[in-house]
Amino acid sequence: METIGFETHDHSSCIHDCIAAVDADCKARGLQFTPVRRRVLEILLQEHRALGAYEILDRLREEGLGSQPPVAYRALDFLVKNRFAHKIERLNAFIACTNPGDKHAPIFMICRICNAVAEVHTDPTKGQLGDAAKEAGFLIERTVVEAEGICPKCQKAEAA
Amino acid sequence: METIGFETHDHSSCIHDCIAAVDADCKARGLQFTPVRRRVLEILLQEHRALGAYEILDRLREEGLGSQPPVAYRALDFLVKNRFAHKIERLNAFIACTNPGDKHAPIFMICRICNAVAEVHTDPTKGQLGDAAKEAGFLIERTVVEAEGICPKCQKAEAA
DNA sequence: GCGCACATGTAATTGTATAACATTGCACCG
DNA sequence: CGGTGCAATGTTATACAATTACATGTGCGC
Repeated sequence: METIGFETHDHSSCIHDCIAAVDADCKARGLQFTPVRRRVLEILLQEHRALGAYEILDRLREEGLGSQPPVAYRALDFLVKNRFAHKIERLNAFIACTNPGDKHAPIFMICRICNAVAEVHTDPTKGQLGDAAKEAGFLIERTVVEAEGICPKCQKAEAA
Repeated sequence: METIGFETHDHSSCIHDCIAAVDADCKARGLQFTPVRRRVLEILLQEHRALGAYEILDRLREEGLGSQPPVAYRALDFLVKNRFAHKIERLNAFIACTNPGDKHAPIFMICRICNAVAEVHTDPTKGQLGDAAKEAGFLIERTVVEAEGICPKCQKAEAA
């Protein structure tokens, strides 16, 4: 279990590395990492926060990469389906995955003040959710786990 | 930890009991349990499934209780804020709480076939989410935990 | 070249949610 | 009684989110 989202880090390298990793993963799995899909992922990585589909669409439009909602949604669907990005249901927004391609059940911590989002990886079958499902005879296929609250940085800012 | 949603039960009494409990709770806490708010909760209890805001609004309209979106959203906000109902983020829909007024962090199991929703109560500070938050220094104020999959009933139906 | 699978372009529509402002009803106070 | 403040409602319009449907392009194997 490791947190990434609330700390500063070398951004340009993290973008570059991530794109490279996704590129390799797509090649390995026979997926097409097309310009629109690549650009959307780059936008998500650059912002490093949850973006609404229409925010992304606005950027694509500026760059002449497509202007209608389906363009953005199709790219996002691709990224989400292949675990290169995630949807934050609480915000109806999308964010780049911090560990692309890896099979994982992510959980998110969302700061309600600065909107930063931290992603943590866990085992979904363990814990209370897994226990409850087992008891109820429920077959889990997908999980959404999101915590809303205040990140360390904003806690300090509030105290001051 | 107890599951309620996937079993049959006496519905008319569960509706009545729940309304009575909420009524009492509102009185105790100085909240106004107005006709619209009461009716919305009744509708949610009757259906015993997750309803979209506009489904609820349609019913209200039929009954002359208001026809514009804010009417439904305001009532739902009241119910959710006071823990008499919950929002299922995954479905953009709302459902009556099975244990109104109780301070709890609900988790939901959503059947993708029949759309039944089961609510389970847990301790949010424990488990993997609590651990991750503690490690990151994140202050949790609210949690969204939703599992999507297949309920016991639909598993049997599929096997047949 | 033809057919196929996949990605894209585009228009229109449906669904979800909120902003903004006017109005009502009621409790409280002078 | 009249005024003030507050919470709830009524209403219009609009913003934001997502999908349907259909046309077009593009690369690839046969």
